[in-house]
Amino acid sequence: MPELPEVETTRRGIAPHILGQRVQAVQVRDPRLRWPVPADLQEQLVGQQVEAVDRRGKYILVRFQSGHLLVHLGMSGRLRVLPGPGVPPDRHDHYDIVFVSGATLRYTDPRRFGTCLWLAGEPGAHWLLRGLGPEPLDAGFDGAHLHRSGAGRRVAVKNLLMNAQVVVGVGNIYANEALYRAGIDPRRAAGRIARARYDRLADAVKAVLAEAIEQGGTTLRDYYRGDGSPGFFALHLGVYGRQGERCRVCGDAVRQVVVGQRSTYYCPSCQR
DNA sequence: ACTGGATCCTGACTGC
DNA sequence: TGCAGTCAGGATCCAG
Repeated sequence: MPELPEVETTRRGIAPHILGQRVQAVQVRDPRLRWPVPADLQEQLVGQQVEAVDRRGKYILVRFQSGHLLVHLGMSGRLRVLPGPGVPPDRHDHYDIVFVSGATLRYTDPRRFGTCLWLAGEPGAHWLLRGLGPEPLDAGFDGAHLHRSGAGRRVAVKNLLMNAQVVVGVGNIYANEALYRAGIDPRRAAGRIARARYDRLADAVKAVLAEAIEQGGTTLRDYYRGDGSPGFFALHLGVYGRQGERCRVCGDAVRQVVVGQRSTYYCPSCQR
């Protein structure tokens, strides 16, 4: 569910409320996520202050003196700060981190595809973070990088974009949107795209992600910001979920196909 | 080394 | 109204 803009919006939403706060208690009601929530999480966190709230791809990293809390929202995860303790948990509210001030960081995840792990030491060395590609909004991500990554490969360019080893944070929605803006057919083999077109694609990825962050992410069903408000980028979507509707550029009907087992949307006239 | 498919789990929606 | 089937924003693992 949440892609980079939704994770970044979440990070920005919670950071001011937990920065500098000291952990009083950790309550894990259901440790069953993608990997079990560590049984000793409370021991690790109690008494420590939040030093930073960072993001790497779709991972949120909460920095403490002795390590990092690594959080991934999976498909249906949500992280928010409750103003005080004692708010009764709902069915899928799997864990709380309660601060001395009373503020409570609460994780909710109906589908339980999310992650909550404790990382002692250098986070970049962790197996989940090692090998990740560049951040799409950093200078290290550009057309040359995409062109290199796709060289000689037959995989559809949309799957290349969604491969976290190539570039992080781009999921199904924004892969569709970036390819639409760049005028590239999502099914086209990654190795058969010219460098100039990859330049355009890299620019489109940066633009679509930056705009989505400005709009607070895309709310389709169950994604909401830390304060409960929806993101408004759905209003700007060019093709995602618009099958049968008119392309805003040429008026042709948007088509839906399956690429890499994921719903894929494109304009047959604008994208080649 | 690449690639596509199966898989984890629950909820919302669709069609009969 | 009920029920079965389908689909979903992610990412790992495995077989070919």
